[in-house]
Amino acid sequence: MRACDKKKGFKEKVLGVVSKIPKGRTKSYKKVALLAGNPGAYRAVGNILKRNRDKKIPCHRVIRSDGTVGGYNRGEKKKKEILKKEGAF
DNA sequence: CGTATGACGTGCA
DNA sequence: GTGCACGCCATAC
Repeated sequence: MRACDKKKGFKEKVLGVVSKIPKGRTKSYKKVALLAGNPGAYRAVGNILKRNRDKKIPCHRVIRSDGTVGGYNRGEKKKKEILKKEGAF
């Protein structure tokens, strides 16, 4: 069944997963990649988010497994502030 | 098509 | 505890 294909494209999958992140909750790139179906593509996750940085995608809720905010198009500081504001921190 | 990049993750000094 | 280097995958140009 190609129609039922889950191969929506890793990119779309990642964006979908990230957009599903509840408010006040953060997820690690690895977790996102895992939910996206490619636990070893966490590297591409960051790339996709950066190349897509969709306004409907709370990419600021995606942080590293170390607990560091990682990076953000608007500035890591801003990202951290948003997380703090949402209570994720 | 092939190359270069990247917002990671882990290990080691 | 901190910093550096390598490895991994997918995307974009």
